[in-house]
Amino acid sequence: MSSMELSAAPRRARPTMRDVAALADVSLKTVSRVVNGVDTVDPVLISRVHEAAAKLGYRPNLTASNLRRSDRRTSTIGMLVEDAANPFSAALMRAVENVAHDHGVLVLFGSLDENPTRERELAGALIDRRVDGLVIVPAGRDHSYLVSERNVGMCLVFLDRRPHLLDADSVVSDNRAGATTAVQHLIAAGHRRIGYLGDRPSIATAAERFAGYAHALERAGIEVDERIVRHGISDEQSAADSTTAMLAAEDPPTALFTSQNLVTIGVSRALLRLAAQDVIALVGFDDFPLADLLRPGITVIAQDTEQLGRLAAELLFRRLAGDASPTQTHVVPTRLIARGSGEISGPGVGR
Amino acid sequence: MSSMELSAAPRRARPTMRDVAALADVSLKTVSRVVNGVDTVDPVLISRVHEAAAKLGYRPNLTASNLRRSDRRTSTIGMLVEDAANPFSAALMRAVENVAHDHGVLVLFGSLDENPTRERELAGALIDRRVDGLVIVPAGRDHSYLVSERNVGMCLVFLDRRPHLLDADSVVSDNRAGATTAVQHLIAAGHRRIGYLGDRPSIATAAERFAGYAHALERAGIEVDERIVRHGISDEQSAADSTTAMLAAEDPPTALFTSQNLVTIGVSRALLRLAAQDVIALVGFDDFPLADLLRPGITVIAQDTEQLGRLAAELLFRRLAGDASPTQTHVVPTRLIARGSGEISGPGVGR
DNA sequence: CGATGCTGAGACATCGTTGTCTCAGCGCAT
DNA sequence: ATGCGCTGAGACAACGATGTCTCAGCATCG
Repeated sequence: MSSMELSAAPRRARPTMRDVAALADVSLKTVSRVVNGVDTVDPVLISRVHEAAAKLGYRPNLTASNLRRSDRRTSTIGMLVEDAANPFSAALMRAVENVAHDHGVLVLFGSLDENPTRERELAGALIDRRVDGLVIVPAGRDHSYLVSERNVGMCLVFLDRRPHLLDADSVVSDNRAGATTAVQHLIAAGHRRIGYLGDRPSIATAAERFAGYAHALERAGIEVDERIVRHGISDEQSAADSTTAMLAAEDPPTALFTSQNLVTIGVSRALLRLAAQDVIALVGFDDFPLADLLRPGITVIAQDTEQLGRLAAELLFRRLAGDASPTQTHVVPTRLIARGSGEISGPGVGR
Repeated sequence: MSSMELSAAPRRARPTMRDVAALADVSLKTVSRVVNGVDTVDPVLISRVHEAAAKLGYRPNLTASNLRRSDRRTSTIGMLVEDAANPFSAALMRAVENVAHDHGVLVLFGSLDENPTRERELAGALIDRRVDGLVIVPAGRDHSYLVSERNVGMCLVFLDRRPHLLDADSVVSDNRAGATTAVQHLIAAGHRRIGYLGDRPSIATAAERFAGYAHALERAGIEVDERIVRHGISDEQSAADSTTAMLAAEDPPTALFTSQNLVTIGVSRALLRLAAQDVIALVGFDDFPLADLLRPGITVIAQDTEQLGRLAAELLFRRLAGDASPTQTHVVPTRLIARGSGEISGPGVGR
């Protein structure tokens, strides 16, 4: 009546080891020993403690134990991805979670939306919660803000994109080689005017994939024509719009290479709308669900997300276990999956 | 030499407030005040503290502060989903993350894979880390294990599926009505033999969707025929196999209703393989990316994942802010999206 | 039989931080 | 000049748990 009481029920406080000790009539330390499975405790006391804990609904406080414990581990790691709702990010998260789960570790996550400021903020938020380690799919290109963390022992693994201005482990796809394979595949089908649609080149993976595109053209003696190259495409809508515009312009491409799954989907959508899906060849970087169910099926350069995530997590846990060998970079190969869209013949073939 | 040294560099320990205080030549408490933005501190001392903190690379330890603080908040919530890699779960996670981010809160996640044991274990693991609250897409049908947690003030919101044997908030889709709408849509197109493929009925949402299916049939005077009903389907492969078998059997259905996105995709795959995609009508529960790009497009009952996740998170944060009103259940309506597959006419229509 | 060793359990300090209390030092009114 | 109130900063204890130390109690052995 006098003060605002938030809950009607006289909400009990959460029981602590002290409460368990009092109920079991043993010392605090004995409860600690029982909870931690130390085997030098009288079986009679063990069962008294277990009974008391069960009766009170006692749950240990890991944050408190972490504070005092010598290993100073929270059994929690952090993971920063581009967007948890994106299938590529989601697959990486699940792969990392699986490895973490095997180690009894939970994963804190955050989505960066390609925002370097958000990367710094969320990395800081994770560090403040004293995660044991960090798996980062970075948004920015300056990771020097993590140097002091590395120096005090924070384990860091970069995933999908390499670190910049920081020496740290990383696990990445072979973006350049994958893109080269994709474009060579189109050239082999008889294409010589191959358009490119991709993200801003400030995103390292996009830059590498464009480099692979340019490299394949160069090896075939084809010059890169800026009129059929579009950077800065990162969503379906802009991909679809650019496709429509590019195909309507003079001297349009007969084939397209896209640097990322959302872009590939946007391009597919535009080709369908233009009824050009059986005329314009398409190879996309990143596999995506249902790519095989479209007509034609979409030919892609698949990244092994399961392996990328698993390798990153395994590397992190090796570091946590004390592996102090020099910084490593794992490069995971990509794989071309031919489904139809990339096998549409170029002009002059089969005529 | 005598002992195994894990790192060559003389790894410094992480600086604490004590170190900052020593360097700034102020008391520990003053550093605490500065870090927490208490405004009764001499500006000169404030800048001395900030300089010292920056020089040492000091980061506050939220787990320690949480221990001592009176509000006892970790600024972390837990979220348990079916599978972080599943697009439905991933969309929910992102929606919850967005709301949490606005509150300066991070999200710990775990995938349950429909395993009730894993649900209990991971819920316990989250509680041991003293998350402020929990958003659960449950796998099990007995949540009494959370009663004692509720009693000590843990905020719980169930998402997509209601709690059982526990009084707690929930946010769910209107599964029964959505399924009824789907089946009525097929009946309106002239179908009377409509098959059902869905998850085990022990999963509440699957049971509700089957109930909606049965309800729509009943209202149209059609009896449920167990020969064209398959429960226990939860992956693409079994969905595809069941479809093939069901259509090969005597008196096959002319239309199918599927209870979940993976099942819908599996059925689509089978229909394409049988070249029956323009003959057998299909409406699926759950929207999924690219459903509009298939030919025909897949007609679905779309759940508003963004709203489901957002409402759950907002409810959780209202509870955390002190809202002690009675337990709430939000029912989010579903929406039929006609794309072609659900509009294929039944026998006798248009002849 | 007393000294010794060992086992198991409690006392105590501590992890990094914040809530509470105290008090020095100042300005101001009397 | 003295006492008062006020402001700002430090001392101290505490959050929930664990590492270390100590020691009671018992068995063993010379």
